[in-house]
Amino acid sequence: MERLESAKEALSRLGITATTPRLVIADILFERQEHPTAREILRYTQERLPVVAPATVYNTLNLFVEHGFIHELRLGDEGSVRYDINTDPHHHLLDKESGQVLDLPFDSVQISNLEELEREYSLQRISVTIEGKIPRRS
Amino acid sequence: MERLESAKEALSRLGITATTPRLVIADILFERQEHPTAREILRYTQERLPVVAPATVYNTLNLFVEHGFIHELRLGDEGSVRYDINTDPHHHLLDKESGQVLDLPFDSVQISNLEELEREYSLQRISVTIEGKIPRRS
DNA sequence: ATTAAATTTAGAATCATTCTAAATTACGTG
DNA sequence: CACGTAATTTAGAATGATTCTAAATTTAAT
Repeated sequence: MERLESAKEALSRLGITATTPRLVIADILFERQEHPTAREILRYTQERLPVVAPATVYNTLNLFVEHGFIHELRLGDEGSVRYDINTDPHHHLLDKESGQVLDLPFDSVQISNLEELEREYSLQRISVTIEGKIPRRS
Repeated sequence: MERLESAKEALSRLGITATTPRLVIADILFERQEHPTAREILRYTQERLPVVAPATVYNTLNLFVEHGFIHELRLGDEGSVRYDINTDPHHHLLDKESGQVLDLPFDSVQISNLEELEREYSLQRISVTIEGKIPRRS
């Protein structure tokens, strides 16, 4: 069980100065566990911060990615970049119909038979995207 | 061993009228087994067809995708759409350094442990993207 | 050959994102 | 607490890939 970090702690851990827009954006990322797109994050930020420049949001997201605070994610044949606050190795389940994305624990998918591939290529990262139907929460 | 289809045969199989740009583009797709981006296909087409409108190339690629002749592909955190003439189920090995993409036979990667996921979600498609180093051909 | 429908074309439009330069804010120092 | 400097944010222009539009061209059926 991991302790929930606050936006302020996260920024200080990254060693970047805590400004109002950055705190708001970090907070949104913690709050929304839904792999939001840049566009959505821009919208959420504008709701909380009536005057914020789109450039600030895009710059901040890029900054967060550079510091490894979040990951860029592109799934299936979707055009848009999504951001994932979960930077541990894991996989994704995508419901194309609803657009919902679920994290799958790394170990929920077992990949075997990689020995032969490993002999030919030095493997750096494996990501599995599963498309499926995510049932409505009861 | 599968018989190699010609561009003309492919178009007739799809039931779409064979025009000059379409034949050229289909031919390029067969020739280049390298998962080219739309941009690259546009460039290759312009090399062979001095006057072709970008819109024609984009429209044609979309048409081909709609007819299932090629697949749209987005890998890793790359921004661009790539097109894949191989529509059989398979996976991808991406060399981020060189930008090269290799098809991996579906069976070269064994995925187990899906029973539990299958119980919760109806799984429709699984795609594995492996990042690794593709050595230079000797 | 004629004609109607489909396709292609040039160029404008769109849209997300990045760039630019100026204005504002953060923060260490006196 | 005020100052000065560096970092950050801002508005608005620029970019670049893709789509749209309406006119021109090509295809294919008669």
